[in-house]
Amino acid sequence: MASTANAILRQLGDSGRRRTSPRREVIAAALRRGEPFTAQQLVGELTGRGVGRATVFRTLELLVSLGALSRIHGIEAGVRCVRYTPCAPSHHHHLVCQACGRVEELAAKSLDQRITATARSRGFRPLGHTVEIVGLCPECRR
Amino acid sequence: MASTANAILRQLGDSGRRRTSPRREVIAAALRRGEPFTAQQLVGELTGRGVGRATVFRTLELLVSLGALSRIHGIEAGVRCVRYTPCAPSHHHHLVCQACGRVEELAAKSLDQRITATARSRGFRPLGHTVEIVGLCPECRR
DNA sequence: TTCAATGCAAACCGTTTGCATCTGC
DNA sequence: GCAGATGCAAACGGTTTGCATTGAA
Repeated sequence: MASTANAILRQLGDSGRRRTSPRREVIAAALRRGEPFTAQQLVGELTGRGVGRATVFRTLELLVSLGALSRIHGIEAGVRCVRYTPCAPSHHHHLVCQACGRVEELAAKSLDQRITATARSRGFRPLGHTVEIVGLCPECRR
Repeated sequence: MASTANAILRQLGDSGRRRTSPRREVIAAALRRGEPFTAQQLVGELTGRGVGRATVFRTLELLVSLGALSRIHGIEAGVRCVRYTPCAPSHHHHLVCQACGRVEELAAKSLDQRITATARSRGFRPLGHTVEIVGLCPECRR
């Protein structure tokens, strides 16, 4: 469940950041992609529109820190292992297909409960968590 | 699950590769470490012993292709990294303290089972997974 | 008016490659 | 003897940083 561009822009303002046009470009481009994307896919798309490489990286990091995007660490044929996907701030579970790169979001209350319970049993106060499952999706299993 | 140096050397010979002394060094250094290590930890250790950087990387890749090592794609304190481990990819989950940055490793069989079961129920064939719990460690809670 | 944010380019860092030399088989 | 393996250094590719400039508030 991804936020809208407006919601993210509002969040930017609320946290004292500026709503600049390069940031609007990055946010729009990120939301426009349904699937997980790499930083340089956005760089490739946005340098043509006058947005600098560094700005893309800086904005992506900002959006991750705001919870508007999630970083996905995956294994692909090459050594590529970081991608980004728009997703709701509190929803951080992903099923990543190793073959086609598709990412499915996953909600599992019982899993959440077990995770927080496990953290507590080790004396930690859990504040958030990420679960990333890498495997083969139904289509790629064959 | 980890092979011995001799078994790996035998495998090398069996697959038509040469049992050179740099390779012995890499194998020994890899097995000497109990936990997952990065390529450049080995580079750092072995360049002092006359083994070239490239050789370390080439040998690590060779060992992965032989199945003697596994590559682990993970996140350490927010920085992505590739590590190697002599055994099958271990389910090393992390408890990360938001305040002091400390990372504690965590093994939880029941959690693993729950995760693979969840993936299967969605039609995925799970191959590996990562759990990262961010929170406050016992000391920083106070 | 001010300073956060930007674009540019150079730096960075882990990894890979080209190549002349070396060495196990 | 001869491919296969090595060490070196330079190349690589994605990401980060330094810095002067721009523009949102």
